[in-house]
Parts: sequence; C-alpha cells; structure tokens
Amino acid sequence: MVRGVKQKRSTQEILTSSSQRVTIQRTLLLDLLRQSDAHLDAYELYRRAQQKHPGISLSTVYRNLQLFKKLGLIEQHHFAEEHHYYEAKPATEHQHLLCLNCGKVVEFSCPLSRKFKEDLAKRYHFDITGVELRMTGLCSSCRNKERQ
Amino acid sequence: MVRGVKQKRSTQEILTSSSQRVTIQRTLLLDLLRQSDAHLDAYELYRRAQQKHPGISLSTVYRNLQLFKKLGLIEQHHFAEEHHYYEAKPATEHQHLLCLNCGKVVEFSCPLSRKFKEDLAKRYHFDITGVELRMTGLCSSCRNKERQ
DNA sequence: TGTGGTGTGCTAATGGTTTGCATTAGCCTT
DNA sequence: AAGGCTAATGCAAACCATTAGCACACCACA
Repeated sequence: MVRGVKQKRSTQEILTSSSQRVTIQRTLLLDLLRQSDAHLDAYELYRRAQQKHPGISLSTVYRNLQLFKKLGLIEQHHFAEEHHYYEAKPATEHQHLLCLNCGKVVEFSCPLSRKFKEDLAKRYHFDITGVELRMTGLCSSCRNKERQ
Repeated sequence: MVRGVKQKRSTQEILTSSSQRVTIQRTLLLDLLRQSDAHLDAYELYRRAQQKHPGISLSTVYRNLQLFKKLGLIEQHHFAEEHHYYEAKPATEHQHLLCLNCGKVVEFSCPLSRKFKEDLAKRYHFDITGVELRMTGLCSSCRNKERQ
C-alpha cells in the first residue's frame, strides 16, 4: 500500500544500513514521515499509523521517533511550548518563524546553515545531524491587535 | 542582597516601563536570571528564588517566565527534550550545539543572526524578539564510544 | 489611606512522554 | 527450514513539567 518508490533510498535500506532491525512498525512510521508534507506530532503520526497497522502502540511511535532523530532521519521542532512536531528531513533545509501569540508559522530557507554546519562540525569535532533555527516574535496582525 | 547595579537598566525600571506591576517576586526572579551566567530551568530558578524569598511559589516562577519571554527579556531553550532552560538575554547573541548522547552543550556565536533577523522581520512583517539556533549531533567522544 | 484589580500561593488536574515487564518477532547460525 | 539470542513491541501504570482554579494579598493610583 505504502509506495516508498519515489524516495531516493527505501526505508528498509536506511534501517538496515543503520544496523537497526527492520520491523513493520518502523517501516510504516518512517514511510509516513517521509510521505507527509505537513508537520506531525507524535499523536497524529500514531493516528495515521493505526490506519495501516491497527495494533501499533503509542510507545512504539515515541521510541521510534527518538531512534529516527538519533539517526538524523527526522528533525524535531518546538512550535508550541509543550508539543513537538516532526517532519521528515527535507531536501532543502528550511527554518521557522513563529508568532508567540497566534501560533502562526512561516517557513523560510536559510542557505547559510549548511556552511555553518561544516565550520562548526570542524571546529568542535561534532557530527552534526540536525539544525534548527527558530525565530519567535509577533506577526503584524498580532502586533497591531495586542497591547498587553 | 541582590545587587542589580551592574546591569544597564534596573529590573524595576524594565518592569515599570513595560507597565507591569513591580512585585518582589518579579524583581527577584528577573534579577536572578540576569545575574546567572548558567542556563536555568524553572525549578532551579525556583530553588534559588526560595533562598531569598522562601514563600515563593513554583506557579509564580512559571507565570513570570512566560511574562518575561513575552516581553522579550529572556530566551527559552530546548536542550533536553522535555525540559526548558532559560537565561537572561545576553548582550552578545550566542547559539547552541548539543550532543544528543551525553547532553554536552557548546555555545558559539552566530554573527549572521542579526542580519537575518532584520531581513526576515521586514519580509514577513514580524516583530522578532527571539532567535534560537540549535544544532544537534554527536560530540567526538560519543561518536567514538557509540556504535548503537 | 482607601479601592479596584492584578499577582500570588496553594492544591489539584492535565497531558505529553517514558518506563517496566511479559510477549513477539527479527536476524544470524546451524 | 529450525532454533536461539536479543531487540522491539504492546499494554498499563508512572512520571513530571506545566497549567488552572480559587481565595487572599498587595501594587498602583486617586
């Protein structure tokens, strides 16, 4: 049902080469993440996974999100303060501009992050797998509305 | 006891000019945040505040952290997944490099964020109060240790 | 110095995330 | 193909940072 064909590397291939066991849950979750163009939180991902594999548990979703993040396959965002959103790492990196009042999110691209990544990796001997640039503030309509 | 003298603006002055009531709790909390050179989470801030003002409540700490953030006085970081750290907004912006395995944090400066801020603010009509650039990965020792 | 309304403290609730444990199922070897 | 070693899963309960409700306190302003 899930056609991972359009992806460069199959999810199975990725998992195998990371020496992780290839389970149906993992394959499904990673497929869903890579297919989705929206930001998913753990629960929404769980809901979608259930439609393909009704028995799946929310714990499994959380455990695998952690794994995928550790492998650098996904990125984690913090839009709302206590609610994480995940999306498959896109080909073109993009960052987020967030209105603290209405929650509006604007995506923008930051071509310099790649350069920084390399510089920093070298300087601090880090193996960098994730970049997250968030800018927060008030959008124009909220700035006008608000006085508090 | 708390000497806010070395700061450019007194915390009282800041609160007053934001048309926020000046309470001992607020003054204390903001002083502690501005004095501290480390990253504080809500609980650690609470613990320190208690030493000066034993009656203070954790709710008050959370409420005022929200307020300070809204006023752009502090920034919020997400180092550990479910644990926020706060620090007084420093004169020189700095960003964070985080090891996902051992939690090591390296601070680095990113001179371009200022330029971006202005560009983006203009383009999207945002009033930007916070910039947060996080890079995550593995530090050199964890990369060597780890095979998982 | 009084008065209105915001801020605080206390306690309980919330809810996303993690953990423990018994069971299942990949993966590697024979 | 079968067996065995572990890692992964599902379930339910625990966790714990954060929030909400409410009565009382106190800041700002007349």
